[in-house]
Amino acid sequence: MKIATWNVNSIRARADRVEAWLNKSDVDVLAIQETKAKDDNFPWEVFEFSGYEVAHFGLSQWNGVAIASRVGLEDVQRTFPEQPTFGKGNQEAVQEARAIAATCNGVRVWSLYVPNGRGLEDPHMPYKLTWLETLNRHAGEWLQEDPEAKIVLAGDWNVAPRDEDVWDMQFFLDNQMTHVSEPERAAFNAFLETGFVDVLRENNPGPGVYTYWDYTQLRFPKKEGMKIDFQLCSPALAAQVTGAVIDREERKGKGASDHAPVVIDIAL
DNA sequence: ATGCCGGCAGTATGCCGA
Repeated sequence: MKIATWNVNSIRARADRVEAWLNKSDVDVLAIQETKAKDDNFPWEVFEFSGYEVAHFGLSQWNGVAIASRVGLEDVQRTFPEQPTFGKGNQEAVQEARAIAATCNGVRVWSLYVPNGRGLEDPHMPYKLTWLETLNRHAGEWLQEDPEAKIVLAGDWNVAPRDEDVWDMQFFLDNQMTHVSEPERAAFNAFLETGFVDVLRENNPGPGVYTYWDYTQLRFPKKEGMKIDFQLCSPALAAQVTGAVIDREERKGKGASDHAPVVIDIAL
């Protein structure tokens, strides 16, 4: 069984590429982030024609997450319990479309789009940290309830957990950039302390192993990227994982997303 | 051994991304 996660940076702009990738990648489940669509302009036919069921959660042109599966799609859940809200200025705070779950062939799959943070002193940063802390608390409860649960927390984590996960740590420090700060890394590492396993790092260690490359500054051809997309697996699921790869071919060419798909193999 | 920012809303340009 293959499970993929991919921040597509607009499902409408990327519909042809997503369809082509589904048809060649042979994945059973695809967790998608940043669909940038509402249900009424989501390209359902892309998945139907390819033989996948799909569940989508999108509230506006921002965020948006989905799960496509050809091995069942049960108990779809939008948002996690107590998922923190965000509202800018006078706008009403809402639970954004950043988390959706479904059970696919016995695996509880979460497609997660962690808040960006925007800046070290931006109000979006405490939102990001609280969002991760709350998710981790509940994920820990899920493991307590069933230590044998097969759960994957897949998505765009917007955290580079180690210095080797960015092409030049000094550049990030000099520019006071997000994704590499201690609080962000602590919020990510807390999931590992809870018991989840970073199967991408285990199977695909760095340095120089990235999942995201900025569109600007020739970042991709210069191999200047970031490792920020992960699939964190519960212990029972991690024990069955036999591999994890980043499909950097998909980052090439005109019309690519700025993220590459991350695919894990499970002996199921 | 890849190519010099992209998508969306709404119709000019600001927001958002990381």
